Amino acid sequence: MSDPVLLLGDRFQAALVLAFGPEHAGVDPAIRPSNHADFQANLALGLAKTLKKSPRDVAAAILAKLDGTGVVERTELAGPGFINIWLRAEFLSAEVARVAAAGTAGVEAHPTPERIVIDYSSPNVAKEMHVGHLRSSVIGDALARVLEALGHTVLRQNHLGDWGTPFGMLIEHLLDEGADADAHSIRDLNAFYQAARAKFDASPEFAARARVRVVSLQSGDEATLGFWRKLVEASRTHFNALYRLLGVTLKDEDIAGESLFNPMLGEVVSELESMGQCVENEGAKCVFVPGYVGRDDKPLPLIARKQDGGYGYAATDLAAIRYRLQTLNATRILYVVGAPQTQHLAMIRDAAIQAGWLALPARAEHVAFGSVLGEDGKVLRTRAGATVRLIELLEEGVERARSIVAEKAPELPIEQRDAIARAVGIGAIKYADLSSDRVKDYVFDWSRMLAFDGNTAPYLQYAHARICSILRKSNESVELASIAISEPQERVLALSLLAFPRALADVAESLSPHRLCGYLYDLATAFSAFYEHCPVLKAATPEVRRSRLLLSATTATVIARGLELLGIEAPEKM
RNA sequence: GCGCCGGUAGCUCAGUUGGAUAGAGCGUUGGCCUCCGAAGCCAAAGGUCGUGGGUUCGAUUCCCCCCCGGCGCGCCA
Repeated sequence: MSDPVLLLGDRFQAALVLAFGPEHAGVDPAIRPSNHADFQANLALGLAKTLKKSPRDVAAAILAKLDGTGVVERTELAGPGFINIWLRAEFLSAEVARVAAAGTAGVEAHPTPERIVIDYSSPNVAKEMHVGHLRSSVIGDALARVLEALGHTVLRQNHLGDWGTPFGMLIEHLLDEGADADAHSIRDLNAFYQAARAKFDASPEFAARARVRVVSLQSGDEATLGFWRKLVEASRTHFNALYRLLGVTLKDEDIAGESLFNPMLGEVVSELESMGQCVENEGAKCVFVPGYVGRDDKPLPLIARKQDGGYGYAATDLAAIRYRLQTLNATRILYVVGAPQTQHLAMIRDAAIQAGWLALPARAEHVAFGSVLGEDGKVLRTRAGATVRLIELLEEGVERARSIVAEKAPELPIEQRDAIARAVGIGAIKYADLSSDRVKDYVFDWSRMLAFDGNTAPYLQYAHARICSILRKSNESVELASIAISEPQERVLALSLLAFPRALADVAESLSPHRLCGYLYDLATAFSAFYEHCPVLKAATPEVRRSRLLLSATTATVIARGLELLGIEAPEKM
């Protein structure tokens, strides 16, 4: 247990029970980092009323029973009833040394691991990925990495848009043109998609054929399926290249697109019908969930089966949630999907509860996120008004980073500069996306995300590279060194290092990667202050030098590990 | 009309789940390289936490009414 908050929590709970009886065993000791001390315990203020004593008396009684052996240097009763806590320097030293020796940055596996499905990225076949797919891919991947690091079993599900109406018009258009899908790069298919779309909107005759083609696709017509497979294959190559460049861990085996659920749709609908949960309404088969009304004040349905006999996304999503619960045995399902789909996903979740598929302790959560905006405050688009292609965005990021690296580190060989440019450029884009509260929109701004000041990837990468430089120069193995905390900057750094597991737990609970970003920024800032005030290589004694080297090495480990969990590289030079 | 999400320094954003004097970066002003990477550090100035109520020892945080902005609301996904 390297986290002082947990250890102090145990000690204070024990003291509380000794002071006021076992009925208080479950009370949150409310240990918080403090501006006035290392930590503060706020439990006395909340207990005062139920105990019918003044908060200060409660705090004093708890302090009288507190066993701080080996951990607490001193305590202080302050203000209306706050308990300020200072930790023993020896305790901090030993805990940091343990973190350093364990090589896991202090993170321990969760006592009750879960099977967590994460639905993320989900691009559309036969369309290029655009900036809209960035957030789902990057946020979902960070959550997958963090939850895995905490010991959970993560089942990545890339819910590809590889089925449905668009394929009718795409295949029909391909047949019209006599084109061979093999000959087209994905970029051509992108243009192809737009042409098909235009035709679909302009020609009722074409639209009718497209709808018929959808039906033959859904009914398994071999010729139709042949074209479909070519489209899927070409798209998958494109997606994989982007995932590799972007550093997203999705693999082919994580693909669980809409087509996977096609064979289940009829069965899902008839199961819902037999339970009386799906009823005929205006020619469609509908699931009604209480609490949802439309514009006209009438109950809002999920359309499980359309008037024309086809199935829409509601049917697919119902089949998917059932599959994830009953076949994948998920205990937790995370949908990393944009905020506009909040109502739809809530209806899917409630319908699954209503059908008895989803029951506690299993749960389904929408990890909603806002839009990427341009400088005009509107959804990011190119100057021509088109959606921004993700590949172009990433390449521009790498290019901008490349010129900065060429300026700052001209002495490095070109191959190494290229690798650094990728790490910095891609890292900056991902970090900008991850570091703000995901439910909010954010403005895409190159100069801010590539800055070396503030809460950015380059700042963290720089802090890491600078430590690596010190370690290279030290020419000394410090694995077994002991740590001595004497300067205030060393204490702040040690406390920050020990907070890493807490930061990860926080991300897992809030499903907000930006909490990890905030933590890493604090850590890097703490290291910078330490670096300025505490000479490492030129420390006064060999013992202090070794201690500070180990503190530095541990910081580098935690920063690199934290960035890795965000899906961002940490170069040793930059 | 109903619903969801936002509103914190000039700008861009945090705020550890109700705690003490609301914090960063940019920008502005002023300092720090004969010294481990200055892509860095230190400091100053800058706030009616959208408005008004409520809950209580205590509210940026929880509840309610408004104001402003974004998004969603039957066979697209």
